[in-house]
Amino acid sequence: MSDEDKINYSHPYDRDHRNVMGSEGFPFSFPTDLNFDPFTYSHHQLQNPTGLDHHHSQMSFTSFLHGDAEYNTLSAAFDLSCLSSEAVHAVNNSSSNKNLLEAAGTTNSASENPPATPNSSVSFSSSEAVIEEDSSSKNRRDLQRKGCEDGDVMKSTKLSKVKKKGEKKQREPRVAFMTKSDVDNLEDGYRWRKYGQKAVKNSPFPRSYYRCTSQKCNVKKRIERSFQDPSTVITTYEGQHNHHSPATLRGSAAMLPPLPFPRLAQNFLFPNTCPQNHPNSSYYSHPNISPEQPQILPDQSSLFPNMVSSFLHKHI
DNA sequence: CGTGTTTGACCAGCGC
DNA sequence: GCGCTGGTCAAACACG
Repeated sequence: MSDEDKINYSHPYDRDHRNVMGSEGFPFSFPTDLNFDPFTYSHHQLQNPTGLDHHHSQMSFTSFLHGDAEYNTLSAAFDLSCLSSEAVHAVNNSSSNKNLLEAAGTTNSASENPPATPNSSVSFSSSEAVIEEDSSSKNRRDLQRKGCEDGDVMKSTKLSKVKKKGEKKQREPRVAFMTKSDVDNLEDGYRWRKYGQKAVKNSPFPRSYYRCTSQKCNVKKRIERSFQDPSTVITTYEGQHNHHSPATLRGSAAMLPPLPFPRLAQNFLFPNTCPQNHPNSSYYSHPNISPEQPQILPDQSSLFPNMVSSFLHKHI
Protein backbone atom coordinates (compact mmCIF):
# COMPACT_ATOMS: atom_id res chain seq x y z
CA MET A 1 0.00 0.00 0.00
CA SER A 2 1.44 3.32 -0.93
CA ASP A 3 1.66 6.25 1.41
CA GLU A 4 -0.88 8.06 -0.65
CA ASP A 5 -3.30 5.23 -0.27
CA LYS A 6 -2.95 5.40 3.45
CA ILE A 7 -3.56 9.08 3.52
CA ASN A 8 -6.58 8.87 1.35
CA TYR A 9 -8.07 6.23 3.55
CA SER A 10 -9.82 3.91 1.31
CA HIS A 11 -11.31 1.33 3.60
CA PRO A 12 -11.60 -2.04 2.02
CA TYR A 13 -13.33 -3.75 4.86
CA ASP A 14 -13.17 -7.43 5.10
CA ARG A 15 -16.03 -9.44 6.37
CA ASP A 16 -15.12 -8.77 9.93
CA HIS A 17 -15.45 -5.05 9.21
CA ARG A 18 -11.77 -4.49 9.46
CA ASN A 19 -10.00 -2.64 6.81
CA VAL A 20 -6.55 -3.02 5.52
CA MET A 21 -4.38 -0.23 6.68
CA GLY A 22 -0.76 -0.01 7.43
CA SER A 23 0.99 2.15 9.91
CA GLU A 24 2.98 5.06 8.75
CA GLY A 25 5.72 7.06 10.26
CA PHE A 26 5.54 10.75 10.73
CA PRO A 27 8.23 13.25 10.00
CA PHE A 28 8.41 14.73 13.45
CA SER A 29 8.88 13.35 16.88
CA PHE A 30 5.76 13.09 18.88
CA PRO A 31 5.43 12.61 22.61
CA THR A 32 4.54 9.04 22.83
CA ASP A 33 6.53 8.81 25.95
CA LEU A 34 4.35 9.65 28.85
CA ASN A 35 7.25 11.48 30.31
CA PHE A 36 7.17 14.26 27.83
CA ASP A 37 6.31 17.67 29.06
CA PRO A 38 4.33 20.25 27.16
CA PHE A 39 4.74 22.63 30.03
CA THR A 40 8.36 23.09 29.43
CA TYR A 41 7.41 24.83 26.28
CA SER A 42 7.66 28.52 26.70
CA HIS A 43 4.63 30.64 26.31
CA HIS A 44 6.11 31.92 23.14
CA GLN A 45 6.54 28.44 21.83
CA LEU A 46 2.98 27.68 22.59
CA GLN A 47 1.78 30.72 20.82
CA ASN A 48 4.10 30.07 17.94
CA PRO A 49 4.48 26.36 17.76
CA THR A 50 7.10 25.20 15.40
CA GLY A 51 7.04 22.12 13.35
CA LEU A 52 3.50 21.05 13.81
CA ASP A 53 2.02 23.50 11.41
CA HIS A 54 4.60 22.60 8.89
CA HIS A 55 3.38 19.10 9.05
CA HIS A 56 -0.26 19.99 9.15
CA SER A 57 -0.57 18.63 12.60
CA GLN A 58 -2.01 19.94 15.79
CA MET A 59 -2.27 18.45 19.19
CA SER A 60 -4.69 18.78 21.99
CA PHE A 61 -5.00 17.16 25.35
CA THR A 62 -7.63 16.85 27.96
CA SER A 63 -8.24 14.77 31.00
CA PHE A 64 -10.95 12.53 32.19
CA LEU A 65 -11.67 9.61 34.38
CA HIS A 66 -12.37 6.06 33.58
CA GLY A 67 -13.68 4.06 36.45
CA ASP A 68 -10.83 3.43 38.80
CA ALA A 69 -8.31 4.61 36.28
CA GLU A 70 -7.53 8.13 35.50
CA TYR A 71 -7.37 9.19 31.93
CA ASN A 72 -5.20 12.07 31.17
CA THR A 73 -5.45 14.15 28.12
CA LEU A 74 -3.59 17.35 28.21
CA SER A 75 -5.34 20.19 26.55
CA ALA A 76 -2.25 21.46 24.89
CA ALA A 77 -3.21 22.47 21.43
CA PHE A 78 -0.13 23.79 19.80
CA ASP A 79 -2.20 25.29 17.15
CA LEU A 80 -4.90 27.15 18.93
CA SER A 81 -7.51 26.40 16.39
CA CYS A 82 -10.84 24.98 17.34
CA LEU A 83 -9.55 21.47 16.99
CA SER A 84 -8.86 21.12 20.63
CA SER A 85 -12.39 21.99 21.49
CA GLU A 86 -13.27 18.40 21.08
CA ALA A 87 -10.77 17.36 23.62
CA VAL A 88 -11.59 20.04 26.11
CA HIS A 89 -15.19 19.64 25.43
CA ALA A 90 -14.86 16.06 26.31
CA VAL A 91 -14.18 16.97 29.88
CA ASN A 92 -17.34 18.90 30.30
CA ASN A 93 -19.84 17.88 27.75
CA SER A 94 -21.47 14.53 27.54
CA SER A 95 -21.64 14.01 23.81
CA SER A 96 -18.09 14.80 22.90
CA ASN A 97 -17.03 13.42 26.20
CA LYS A 98 -18.45 10.10 25.32
CA ASN A 99 -16.88 10.30 21.94
CA LEU A 100 -13.44 10.90 23.29
CA LEU A 101 -13.85 8.43 26.07
CA GLU A 102 -14.72 5.83 23.56
CA ALA A 103 -11.71 6.84 21.62
CA ALA A 104 -9.58 6.56 24.70
CA GLY A 105 -10.88 3.18 25.58
CA THR A 106 -14.42 3.01 26.69
CA THR A 107 -17.35 4.85 28.06
CA ASN A 108 -18.29 4.38 31.64
CA SER A 109 -19.91 5.90 34.59
CA ALA A 110 -17.53 8.77 34.59
CA SER A 111 -18.54 9.80 31.14
CA GLU A 112 -22.14 8.89 31.19
CA ASN A 113 -22.71 10.13 34.69
CA PRO A 114 -20.46 13.09 34.93
CA PRO A 115 -19.70 14.47 38.32
CA ALA A 116 -21.87 17.18 39.69
CA THR A 117 -19.35 19.87 39.06
CA PRO A 118 -17.27 20.42 36.00
CA ASN A 119 -14.14 20.50 38.07
CA SER A 120 -14.80 17.21 39.62
CA SER A 121 -14.80 15.49 36.30
CA VAL A 122 -11.15 16.23 35.99
CA SER A 123 -8.83 14.75 38.54
CA PHE A 124 -5.21 15.62 38.50
CA SER A 125 -4.29 14.38 41.87
CA SER A 126 -3.14 10.88 41.21
CA SER A 127 -0.71 11.22 38.42
CA GLU A 128 1.82 9.19 40.30
CA ALA A 129 -0.64 6.42 40.76
CA VAL A 130 0.32 3.99 38.09
CA ILE A 131 -2.50 1.58 37.99
CA GLU A 132 -1.36 -1.91 37.38
CA GLU A 133 -2.89 -3.88 34.62
CA ASP A 134 -5.44 -6.28 35.84
CA SER A 135 -3.43 -9.18 37.08
CA SER A 136 -6.02 -11.75 36.21
CA SER A 137 -6.26 -10.77 32.58
CA LYS A 138 -2.54 -10.37 32.34
CA ASN A 139 -1.98 -13.72 33.95
CA ARG A 140 -4.47 -15.21 31.61
CA ARG A 141 -2.62 -13.87 28.61
CA ASP A 142 0.64 -15.03 30.06
CA LEU A 143 -0.83 -18.42 30.57
CA GLN A 144 -2.12 -18.39 27.06
CA ARG A 145 1.28 -17.52 25.75
CA LYS A 146 2.92 -20.15 27.85
CA GLY A 147 0.27 -22.61 26.89
CA CYS A 148 0.85 -21.81 23.28
CA GLU A 149 4.52 -22.39 23.68
CA ASP A 150 3.65 -25.70 25.20
CA GLY A 151 1.18 -26.37 22.48
CA ASP A 152 -1.74 -26.38 24.85
CA VAL A 153 -3.54 -23.11 24.48
CA MET A 154 -7.00 -24.31 25.26
CA LYS A 155 -5.97 -26.00 28.43
CA SER A 156 -4.29 -22.92 29.78
CA THR A 157 -7.18 -20.78 28.70
CA LYS A 158 -9.62 -22.89 30.57
CA LEU A 159 -7.41 -22.87 33.59
CA SER A 160 -7.17 -19.15 33.44
CA LYS A 161 -10.92 -18.84 33.51
CA VAL A 162 -10.80 -19.87 37.11
CA LYS A 163 -10.09 -16.47 38.48
CA LYS A 164 -10.47 -15.02 41.85
CA LYS A 165 -13.75 -13.45 42.70
CA GLY A 166 -13.80 -9.81 43.51
CA GLU A 167 -10.95 -8.99 41.21
CA LYS A 168 -11.76 -5.79 39.47
CA LYS A 169 -10.30 -4.93 36.14
CA GLN A 170 -7.91 -2.07 36.32
CA ARG A 171 -6.05 -0.41 33.55
CA GLU A 172 -2.94 1.58 33.13
CA PRO A 173 -3.50 5.30 33.10
CA ARG A 174 -4.09 6.54 29.64
CA VAL A 175 -3.29 9.66 27.80
CA ALA A 176 -5.17 10.62 24.71
CA PHE A 177 -3.81 12.99 22.14
CA MET A 178 -5.91 14.54 19.49
CA THR A 179 -3.79 15.43 16.54
CA LYS A 180 -4.70 17.19 13.39
CA SER A 181 -2.84 15.10 10.92
CA ASP A 182 -3.10 13.45 7.58
CA VAL A 183 -1.39 10.36 8.80
CA ASP A 184 -2.56 8.06 11.53
CA ASN A 185 0.54 6.71 13.09
CA LEU A 186 2.54 9.66 14.28
CA GLU A 187 6.23 9.16 14.73
CA ASP A 188 7.04 9.53 18.39
CA GLY A 189 10.46 8.06 18.74
CA TYR A 190 9.39 4.66 19.94
CA ARG A 191 8.95 1.50 17.99
CA TRP A 192 5.55 -0.04 17.88
CA ARG A 193 4.20 -3.33 16.71
CA LYS A 194 0.67 -3.44 15.49
CA TYR A 195 -1.23 -6.27 17.06
CA GLY A 196 -4.79 -5.61 16.10
CA GLN A 197 -7.28 -3.54 14.29
CA LYS A 198 -10.95 -3.28 14.91
CA ALA A 199 -13.82 -1.42 13.43
CA VAL A 200 -15.14 1.29 15.70
CA LYS A 201 -18.81 1.42 16.35
CA ASN A 202 -20.51 4.34 14.66
CA SER A 203 -17.34 5.27 12.89
CA PRO A 204 -16.10 4.49 9.41
CA PHE A 205 -12.57 4.57 10.70
CA PRO A 206 -10.95 1.57 12.30
CA ARG A 207 -8.97 1.59 15.50
CA SER A 208 -5.47 0.21 15.39
CA TYR A 209 -3.74 -1.32 18.37
CA TYR A 210 -0.01 -1.01 18.87
CA ARG A 211 2.36 -2.31 21.50
CA CYS A 212 5.83 -1.04 22.26
CA THR A 213 8.34 -3.43 20.77
CA SER A 214 10.79 -2.98 23.58
CA GLN A 215 11.14 -6.00 25.78
CA LYS A 216 9.42 -5.77 29.13
CA CYS A 217 7.73 -2.56 28.08
CA ASN A 218 4.00 -3.05 28.06
CA VAL A 219 3.05 0.37 26.78
CA LYS A 220 0.26 0.26 24.29
CA LYS A 221 -1.33 2.78 22.09
CA ARG A 222 -4.44 2.96 20.04
CA ILE A 223 -4.86 5.06 17.00
CA GLU A 224 -8.09 6.01 15.44
CA ARG A 225 -9.49 8.83 13.43
CA SER A 226 -12.16 11.02 14.86
CA PHE A 227 -15.55 10.27 13.46
CA GLN A 228 -16.65 13.86 13.94
CA ASP A 229 -13.51 15.29 12.44
CA PRO A 230 -11.79 12.88 10.08
CA SER A 231 -8.78 15.12 9.94
CA THR A 232 -8.18 14.49 13.62
CA VAL A 233 -6.25 11.49 14.80
CA ILE A 234 -6.86 10.30 18.33
CA THR A 235 -3.88 8.53 19.80
CA THR A 236 -4.31 6.95 23.18
CA TYR A 237 -1.31 5.78 25.13
CA GLU A 238 -1.58 3.32 27.96
CA GLY A 239 1.18 2.64 30.42
CA GLN A 240 4.64 3.99 30.88
CA HIS A 241 7.74 3.27 28.92
CA ASN A 242 10.41 1.75 31.11
CA HIS A 243 13.13 2.67 28.67
CA HIS A 244 14.34 5.61 26.70
CA SER A 245 13.09 6.46 23.31
CA PRO A 246 15.28 4.77 20.71
CA ALA A 247 15.08 7.90 18.63
CA THR A 248 16.47 10.06 21.40
CA LEU A 249 19.14 7.80 22.76
CA ARG A 250 21.77 9.75 20.92
CA GLY A 251 20.20 13.04 21.81
CA SER A 252 19.91 15.03 24.95
CA ALA A 253 16.65 13.41 25.87
CA ALA A 254 18.46 10.23 26.63
CA MET A 255 20.29 12.06 29.35
CA LEU A 256 17.09 12.99 31.09
CA PRO A 257 16.01 10.77 33.93
CA PRO A 258 12.78 8.94 33.40
CA LEU A 259 9.82 10.57 35.03
CA PRO A 260 6.80 9.00 36.57
CA PHE A 261 3.53 9.35 34.84
CA PRO A 262 3.10 12.99 33.96
CA ARG A 263 1.28 15.24 36.25
CA LEU A 264 -1.81 16.55 34.68
CA ALA A 265 -2.52 19.66 32.81
CA GLN A 266 -5.37 21.04 34.78
CA ASN A 267 -4.42 24.56 34.02
CA PHE A 268 -3.03 24.10 30.60
CA LEU A 269 -6.08 25.16 28.78
CA PHE A 270 -7.24 27.38 26.05
CA PRO A 271 -10.29 29.53 26.48
CA ASN A 272 -11.17 29.45 22.84
CA THR A 273 -11.52 25.73 23.06
CA CYS A 274 -13.85 25.65 26.01
CA PRO A 275 -17.48 24.80 25.54
CA GLN A 276 -19.64 27.83 25.57
CA ASN A 277 -22.20 26.20 27.72
CA HIS A 278 -19.86 25.65 30.63
CA PRO A 279 -19.02 29.12 31.76
CA ASN A 280 -18.35 27.95 35.28
CA SER A 281 -15.87 25.32 34.39
CA SER A 282 -12.41 25.44 35.82
CA TYR A 283 -11.11 26.42 32.45
CA TYR A 284 -12.71 29.76 32.75
CA SER A 285 -12.51 30.26 36.43
CA HIS A 286 -8.90 29.62 37.12
CA PRO A 287 -7.43 32.92 38.22
CA ASN A 288 -4.13 32.28 36.54
CA ILE A 289 -5.54 31.67 33.14
CA SER A 290 -5.91 34.59 30.87
CA PRO A 291 -9.09 34.64 28.83
CA GLU A 292 -7.01 35.56 25.83
CA GLN A 293 -3.89 33.49 26.05
CA PRO A 294 -3.00 30.01 27.10
CA GLN A 295 -1.03 29.93 30.28
CA ILE A 296 1.55 27.73 31.82
CA LEU A 297 1.53 27.64 35.53
CA PRO A 298 4.84 27.60 37.33
CA ASP A 299 4.15 24.41 39.19
CA GLN A 300 3.72 22.60 35.93
CA SER A 301 6.94 23.79 34.45
CA SER A 302 8.94 20.64 34.75
CA LEU A 303 6.65 18.28 32.98
CA PHE A 304 7.37 16.23 29.91
CA PRO A 305 10.98 17.07 29.20
CA ASN A 306 11.25 14.34 26.66
CA MET A 307 8.69 15.98 24.51
CA VAL A 308 10.70 19.11 24.29
CA SER A 309 13.91 17.35 23.62
CA SER A 310 12.59 14.98 21.06
CA PHE A 311 10.00 17.20 19.57
CA LEU A 312 11.79 20.47 19.33
CA HIS A 313 15.05 18.93 18.34
CA LYS A 314 13.57 17.79 15.15
CA HIS A 315 11.76 20.93 14.25
CA ILE A 316 13.81 23.87 15.20
C1' DC B 1 16.09 -14.16 8.72
C1' DG B 2 14.41 -10.60 11.60
C1' DT B 3 10.83 -7.44 12.03
C1' DG B 4 6.43 -5.72 11.43
C1' DT B 5 1.53 -6.15 9.48
C1' DT B 6 -2.74 -8.44 8.49
C1' DT B 7 -6.72 -10.62 9.98
C1' DG B 8 -9.84 -14.39 11.60
C1' DA B 9 -10.77 -16.08 15.91
C1' DC B 10 -11.20 -15.82 20.60
C1' DC B 11 -12.17 -13.89 25.22
C1' DA B 12 -13.93 -10.67 28.87
C1' DG B 13 -16.99 -7.30 30.27
C1' DC B 14 -21.30 -5.28 30.10
C1' DG B 15 -26.18 -4.36 29.31
C1' DC B 16 -30.55 -6.30 28.63
C1' DG C 1 -28.17 -16.59 29.07
C1' DC C 2 -27.46 -13.96 25.04
C1' DG C 3 -25.68 -10.58 22.06
C1' DC C 4 -22.69 -6.82 21.38
C1' DT C 5 -18.34 -4.56 21.68
C1' DG C 6 -13.56 -3.72 22.87
C1' DG C 7 -9.35 -5.82 23.24
C1' DT C 8 -6.03 -9.41 22.24
C1' DC C 9 -3.89 -13.50 20.20
C1' DA C 10 -1.25 -15.75 16.84
C1' DA C 11 -0.59 -17.88 12.29
C1' DA C 12 0.22 -16.37 7.90
C1' DC C 13 2.17 -13.12 5.27
C1' DA C 14 5.09 -9.12 3.48
C1' DC C 15 9.22 -6.77 3.27
C1' DG C 16 14.01 -5.25 3.50
